[in-house]
Amino acid sequence: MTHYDFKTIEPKWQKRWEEQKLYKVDEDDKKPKYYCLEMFPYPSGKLHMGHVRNYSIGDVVARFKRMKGYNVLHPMGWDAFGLPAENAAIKHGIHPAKWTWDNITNMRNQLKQLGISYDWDREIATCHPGYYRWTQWFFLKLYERGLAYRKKSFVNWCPSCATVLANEQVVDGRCERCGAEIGKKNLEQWFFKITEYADQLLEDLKKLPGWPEKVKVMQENWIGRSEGVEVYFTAEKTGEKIPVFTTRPDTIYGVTYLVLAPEHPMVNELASGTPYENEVREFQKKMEKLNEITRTSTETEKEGVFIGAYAVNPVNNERIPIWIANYVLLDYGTGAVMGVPAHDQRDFEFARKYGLPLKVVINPPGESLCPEHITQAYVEEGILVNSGMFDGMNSMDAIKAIGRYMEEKGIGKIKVNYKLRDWLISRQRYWGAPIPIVYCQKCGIVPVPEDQLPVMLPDDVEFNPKGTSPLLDCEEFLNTTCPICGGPARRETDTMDTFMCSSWYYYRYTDPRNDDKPFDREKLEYWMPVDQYIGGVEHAILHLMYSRFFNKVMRDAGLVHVDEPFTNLLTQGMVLKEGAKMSKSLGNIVSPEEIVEKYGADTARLFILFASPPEKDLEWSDQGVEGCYRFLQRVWRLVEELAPRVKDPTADERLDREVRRLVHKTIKKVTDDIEERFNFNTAISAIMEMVNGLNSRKEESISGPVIKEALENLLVMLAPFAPHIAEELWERLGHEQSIHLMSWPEADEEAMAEEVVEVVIQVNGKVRGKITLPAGISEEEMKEAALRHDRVLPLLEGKNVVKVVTVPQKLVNIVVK
RNA sequence: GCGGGCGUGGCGGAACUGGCAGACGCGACGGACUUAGGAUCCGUUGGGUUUCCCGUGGAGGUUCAAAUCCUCUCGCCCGCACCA
Repeated sequence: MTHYDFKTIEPKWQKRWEEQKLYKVDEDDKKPKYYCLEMFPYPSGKLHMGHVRNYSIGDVVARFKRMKGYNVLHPMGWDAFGLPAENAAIKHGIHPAKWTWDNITNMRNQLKQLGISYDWDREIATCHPGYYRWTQWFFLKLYERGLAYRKKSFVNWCPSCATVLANEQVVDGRCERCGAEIGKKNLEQWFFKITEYADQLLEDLKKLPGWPEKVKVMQENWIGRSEGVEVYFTAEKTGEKIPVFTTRPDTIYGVTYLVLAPEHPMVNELASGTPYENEVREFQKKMEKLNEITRTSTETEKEGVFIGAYAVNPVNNERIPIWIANYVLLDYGTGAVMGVPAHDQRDFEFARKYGLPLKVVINPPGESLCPEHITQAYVEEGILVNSGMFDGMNSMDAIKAIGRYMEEKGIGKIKVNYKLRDWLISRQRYWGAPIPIVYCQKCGIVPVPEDQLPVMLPDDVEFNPKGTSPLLDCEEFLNTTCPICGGPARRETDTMDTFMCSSWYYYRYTDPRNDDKPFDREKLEYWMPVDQYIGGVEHAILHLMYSRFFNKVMRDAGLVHVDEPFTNLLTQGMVLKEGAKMSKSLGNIVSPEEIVEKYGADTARLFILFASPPEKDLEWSDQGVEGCYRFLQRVWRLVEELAPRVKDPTADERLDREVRRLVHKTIKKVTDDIEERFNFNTAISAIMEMVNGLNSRKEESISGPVIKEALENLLVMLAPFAPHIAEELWERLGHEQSIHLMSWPEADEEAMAEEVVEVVIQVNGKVRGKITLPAGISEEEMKEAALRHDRVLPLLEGKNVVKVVTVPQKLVNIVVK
C-alpha cells in the first residue's frame, strides 16, 4: 500500500493539466455558459490567505459548474498598475515594470501550485500596453460622450514634495511620505461624470437580487439620494442669487441666518470691505489646513464666523445674516445652508452658541412651542405657524406645497440631490495608464486619435524622491505634436486612477488577445454578464460602483448589451488569526507557501472551505488544518484498501442497500449545499460522514459494483475541493480520462429511500422515546404505536389525552392534561 | 446618531419551510498496537442533584412544539456619519 504523497502528486497533475489545456474554454453554443470571476489581485509580491480563500471558493464554483455541464469561463489576471510599484522604485531602485512583472511571475506560480482551474491563455495584466491601450480607448469613449471633463478642484497638496496626494496618502493631515502638513490646492483635474448615472445606479440595485443586502445598502448610502428644493436667497450687497438646498422647505419661514462653506466662491466678495474681513480670512485659513475627516467629524464642535453681509429670504423678504462655518461642505448640495434653529438640531446648537435668533414655524399637533424655552430642535411632523399663507398646514403637505409655490414664483426649484460626486481620475503618478490627451496652444484640449493608441508609458525615466511624476521630466514624452494642427503640443502627464483599469477587465477576458478592438462583440455577448463574482467586501463601493457605472456608459454607447455586469455577488469574509485580521504588525500571519509546503494545496483548500461558510470570517487554526490533512489521508487509505475489491461478488444485499443509501444521500446533500447555498463547509462535512460510514463498513462484504459506485462518487464529489488527490486516486481506480471532465452525479431517489424511519415520541413536547417503524407508515399507525410505547404509558396514567400531533415519518407529540 | 449583520459546548461551526439542539472537525479523556508516540486505530465527551431536570446572550410572548416567529433588552462586529 502506498501513502498519500501530495508532494509528488500535486506537481504531477498540475503539469499534466497544463499540458492538456484542461481548463481552456471557447464559446460553445451547445452548452449553457457560466462566467465565474474572482476579483483579480494587485501583484504585491505574494499571495496571502485572503487570496487563497477567494480563489478556492471561486475554483469550487467553477469546477462544480463545469461538472454540471456548463461551459465555464474562469479567468485570472493582474490589477497591475499602482503606487506600491513606484514606491519600490524610489526605495530600492527597481523599475516599477520589473518589480510588477517579477511579482506577477511569482504569484502566478503560487496560483498554479494551488491547482486553481484557470484558463491561463486568457491571462491579462492592466499594465501591459496591449491592455492599457484599450483603457485609454475607453477614456476617449467617455470623452466623446461628454462624460470625461476637466475641472478645477481642491486637492490635497504637499508643499514639501510639491505634489498632489490621494486622500489615502494623507494621514492625520500630514504627508504619508515626508510628514509635512497638507494643504488644499485648486488644480485642474480630469473627472468622470458618474453623477449623471446616479439615479440609474441607485434604481438598478433593485435588479440585483443576487447581491448581498449589505453591499446594496452601502451603495445606496454612498449615492445618497435626497429630495428637496433649491431655494434662491439673494445677497443684499451684490444682488446675486445664493442657491441653498434643503429637504425641509416647510421650515423656510423659520430661517434666521444663512451659512456658507468657508471656500464658497461668494464669501470673499461679500466679506470684503466689512470689519469682519480679517476674521473671515483667518477662519478660512484654519479650515484649509484641516482635512475633511477632522473637519466634518461629528465630534468636532461647530464653529463659524459672521461675514458682515446679509441675505434676503425670498418668501418673506426678511433680512438675515450670512455666516461661514466648518460644518458646511462646499461639495455637497450648493455649499450653502439655511439656518433654521427651531427645527434642525445642528442649526439649534450653532444658533445657541452664537446667540442667533430662533423662530418657531412648526408646532407639534395640539401644542404650541415657546422659542425661549425649547431645549432642542423640533424636527418631527407638525402644524405650520408664522408661515404666511401656509399657516395651519400639516408640515408633510407643506413640503410639497411650498416647493410648488417656489417653483411658480421662480424663487426655487424642486430638485433631487446626491451625495455621490464625480469621479476624479487624474493621478500625478508614473505607474498608470497615461491619459490620452494632448494640449495644443492653438487647438486646446485634443484627444489622442484612436489609431495613435496606446500612448506608451516611457520606460527610460528617472525616479526621484521628489514625489512628482517622472513623466513631467521626461522630455520625449512631454513634447509632442498636435494631432489636429501638427504644431507643438504638450502631453497630459497625469495617469489614470487604477480603478479605471479594473472597471472593464471582465470584458477583456472574453477576448483577451484582440488587437483591433477591446473585445469582439459576439464573444462578449456570449459570456457576459458575469454569473458569479467573488471578492472581498472592501470593494463594495468603489470598484463595484465604478464598474457598474462603466458598464452603463458602454451600454449607452452600444458596446455592451447588459444593464448590470455582475449578476451574483459573493463577498467572502476575512481570514483571522486569534480573532484579528492577519497583519504584519500583529505578527499573526500564516503564509500560504508554508501551508502548501507542509500539507499540500488540497489540504489548504479543504481547510479554508471547511472551517467556515464563505461569507463569514474564518478563524485560522493550525490544528484544523491537521484535521483536514488527516481526512485526506483517510480518503487515500480507504480508496487504496477498497479498490482491489471492485470485482467482489454480491454477498449481503441489505448491506449493499445501506451503502448505496449513504452514497446517494451524500450526493443529494453535497449537491444542494454547493448549488443552493455555497455552503461548502457542510458539503465537506457530508463527504466526511460518507467516508466515516464507508470506513466502518469496509470489513464487511460489500459487493464490487457498490464499492466502485461509492468510491467513484466519493472522488467526483471531492474533486472540486481537493482536485489533485481526487485525480490521482481516480487514475488509480483505472480511469484514463481526467476526473475533472466527469459529470456531477445525480442522486438516485430509489437508492436513497429509507426502509425504516425513526419516529420521535414526545409527551407535552418533551422527547420520551424513539421507535423504529417501517417507512411510509401512516400517521394513524404512528399515533397508535406511540400510545402503546412503554415509556409513554406511565405518563398517561390518570391523565387525559387532549390531542395528538403527528409529523409524517418523523414525530408524534401526545398532549396530556 | 442612522443603516446592516451576529450572539449556540472548551474551540471552529451544524440544525432547509418551527418538529430529537450540538452534525462534521478540532481539543480533551480513556483504551489498543508499540522500545517510544506528537503516527494509526477503537471508545467517551453540553451541564447537573442522572427513572429525571436544565440548557442556543437576557426577559417576556405566540404555539401541541421555538436556536428558528413576535415584543422588549444587553453585548459584539461592520459600514456611513454635521449630507443641509
